Amino acid sequence: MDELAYFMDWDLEAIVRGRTNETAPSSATIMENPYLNLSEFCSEQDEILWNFPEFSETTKVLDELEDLYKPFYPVLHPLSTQNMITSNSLPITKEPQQFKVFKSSEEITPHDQVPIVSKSRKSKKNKVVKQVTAETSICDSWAWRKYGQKPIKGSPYPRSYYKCSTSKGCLARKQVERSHLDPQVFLITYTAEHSHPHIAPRNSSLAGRTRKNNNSIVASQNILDQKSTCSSSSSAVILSQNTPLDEVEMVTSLEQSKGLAKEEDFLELLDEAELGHGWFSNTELEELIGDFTSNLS
DNA sequence: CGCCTTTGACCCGCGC
DNA sequence: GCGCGGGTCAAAGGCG
Repeated sequence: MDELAYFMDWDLEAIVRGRTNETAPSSATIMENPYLNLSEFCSEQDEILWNFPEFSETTKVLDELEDLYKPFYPVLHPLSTQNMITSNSLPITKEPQQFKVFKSSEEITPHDQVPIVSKSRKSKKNKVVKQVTAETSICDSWAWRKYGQKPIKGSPYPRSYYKCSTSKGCLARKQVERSHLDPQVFLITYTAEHSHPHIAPRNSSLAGRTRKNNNSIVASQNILDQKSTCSSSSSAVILSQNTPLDEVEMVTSLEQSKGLAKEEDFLELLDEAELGHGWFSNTELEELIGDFTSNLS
């Protein structure tokens, strides 16, 4: 069975690429055939809307994941759509609403917990682990190039390895694997940091890029341009699949803590994220969310 | 032509 | 020392 699933050519790459279209697969579709090649869904279109599921839908999934990853989680909030931990993590004292962000500045090693960092040679790099649902996707506004894929023991799904392709010397890495407990959940591990500034896609030329990177960039650009895409009329958060994960977390938090945020307000935050940083640190993210929510109240 | 994915081989750390 | 598992390399082929 495990072998069967692995040989079904399941394609994480499509998810990482983050291509979307208006006929993106629903949760039900994915569940009906969790091993299908997702690249078939993510065709070459620039449409960037995905309808996020109700957050409550992930509760069961995360409960199961909690069992699996309990040794690694100082705290796991079952209602969060994404949970993020970092190596040597420590829970922050002020929790930003519905998701957990852990700082990496201090080490915590409870007697009954295993630190996420192993003793392997690669473990010295900082790691950031996130779990996301298929709908929220695992893409970000960086350009990644897949350089490997390995079957993982105990999991029917392979793990894919990605490098930052923006800069040749950039050591940033990204690993993506699918949870064997629930195919809708993806575990993403970021390793090392980008050695170059994030290039905002807004005005960047697409020349020289392949179709795959083009889509990533175009979609990211659309995040900033399609202000109307941030629906405020439903409980589901609508974002680009290419929205950086930190932005997704930000919106998730805002949605859950303040109801539906004014779209122009958090679009400003998206602009900041895209142009000012490209990648929020946990602290920055926390501060932004705090500032924004306090402004709303 | 340049960049991508795929995939087998290789390297390295760890446990026995 | 050996085998296993995870991570990386690099050649081959595909695509626009």
